[in-house]
Amino acid sequence: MDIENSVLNFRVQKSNKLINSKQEGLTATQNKILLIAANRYVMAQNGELDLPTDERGRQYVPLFPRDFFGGEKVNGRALQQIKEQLGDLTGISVFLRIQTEEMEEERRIPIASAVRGYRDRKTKKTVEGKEMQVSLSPEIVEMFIKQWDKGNFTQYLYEKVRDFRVGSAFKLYEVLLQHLTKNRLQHGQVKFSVEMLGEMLARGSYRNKKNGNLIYSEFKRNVLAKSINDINSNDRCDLEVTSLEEKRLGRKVQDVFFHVRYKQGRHFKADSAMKDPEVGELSVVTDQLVEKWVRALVARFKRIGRSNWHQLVLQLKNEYDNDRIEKNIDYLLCQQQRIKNPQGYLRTAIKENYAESVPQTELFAVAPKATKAPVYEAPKPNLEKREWEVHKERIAEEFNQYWKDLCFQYYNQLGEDCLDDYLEYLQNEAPALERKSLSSWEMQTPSEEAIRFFGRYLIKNFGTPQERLYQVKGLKAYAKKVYQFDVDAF
DNA sequence: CGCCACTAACCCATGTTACG
DNA sequence: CGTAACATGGGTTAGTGGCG
Repeated sequence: MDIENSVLNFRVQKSNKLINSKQEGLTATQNKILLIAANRYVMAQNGELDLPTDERGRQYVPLFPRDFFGGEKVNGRALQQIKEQLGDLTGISVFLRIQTEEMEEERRIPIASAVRGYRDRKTKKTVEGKEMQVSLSPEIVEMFIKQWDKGNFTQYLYEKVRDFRVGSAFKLYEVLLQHLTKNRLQHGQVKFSVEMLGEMLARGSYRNKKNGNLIYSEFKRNVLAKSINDINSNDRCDLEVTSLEEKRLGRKVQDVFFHVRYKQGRHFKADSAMKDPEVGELSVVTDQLVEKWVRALVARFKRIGRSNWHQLVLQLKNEYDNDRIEKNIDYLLCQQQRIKNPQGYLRTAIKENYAESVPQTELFAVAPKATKAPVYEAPKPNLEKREWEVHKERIAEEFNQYWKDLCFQYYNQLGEDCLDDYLEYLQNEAPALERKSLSSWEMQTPSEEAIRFFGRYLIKNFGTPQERLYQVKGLKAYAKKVYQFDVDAF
């Protein structure tokens, strides 16, 4: 059977409802779906494929992402033919009817849907022993096509996601998989900013019309909760979201942490590597003290930049003794110039043992001065709000660096105690910034007690996202003091 | 084929709460 | 104490399968 020779007769059923003005003909995606459905049906007629049947014995053509994995190409001529035949019959309920020369009767084939069971109308519960209805909207299929075209589609098996009911579950599963391999923070923990997540899953919906902000509560209720429920309740899906953690900035939910694990007998790569020395280059970390030492070093590395320091430390630990590593880390941290590749630098530094030639007392002597005057050229006084807007981000960045330098300075003065505080903070996952303490901060030289307090405090809060600093009054005070920006007066 | 009941996705109004 | 953000109930629209 040849699809190009009009053997198939497509017809679209119009609903009895009025055609909505939004419907402007079938999209390319819908045509693609039709074509693929037709192709699969032809294959079934040729005996190359078994079509599933519903409870009443009717055959149907299920369309799922696998249809696109298979690489069935869209024939342009056939596509055009379908378009012409469909015309403007873009009814609300679209069914595919296929009439072949061999067939006397028409068959109704739901598009992109499959019947797996039903819900009892009266009780509104799933009938025991039968699965729920499943559908796949064109929009979802379109997403898969786009991902596929980009070539960055995660190569998970169709079998794992075929029973998802909610469209956003596909997306969430996809982004979770992608970020598990790329941007994982800890084992099984994936972090997104709410804004980013909203863009990925809701595409500009659930927005406050006044300010365009994502309405998180609705987003959570309609998208996140349903998607997570979908992912968790489907046995075929091997991933499980064990908890959803909200990180707030004030009242606003700024970031979302997904705690994720595989359901049965599977581990993330890092987990298996930690348990099995033969996997990868990592060694086994069994001793709690060693683990703490590693975490402490990783915590110190965070001031250099984001990278996979944990892995580096584990590797270095195998090759060199702790003292040598620590001294060279100190040496690295005390470098004035900006090091482009801190990891590479550190490797070489430890290998060549740069720190050996430097006396211990001088290791911290070259530490950057926290109160060093900003390099940034100060604008003139009596500035307008517009100029503040222009310079705000840069000043915030500089301000952020200022805090980091302070942290560093206090760390040098206070030593390991601060680090313990910081580690404790990391472990307890302290909530949002304590605004009161920061807002009461003034640009004054603190007393020794204050230094001690602030050292702990700063280090405790070290590593918080930069966005938070935009919110605190410390930035305003800093801007006012250094650049004569009286932000409050604007 | 027409009607019904249901659902996903989205949207709106109102109430609640924490922050500044 | 005003406001912004969250929480919640409920409605709309397009799309879905069941049924006769």
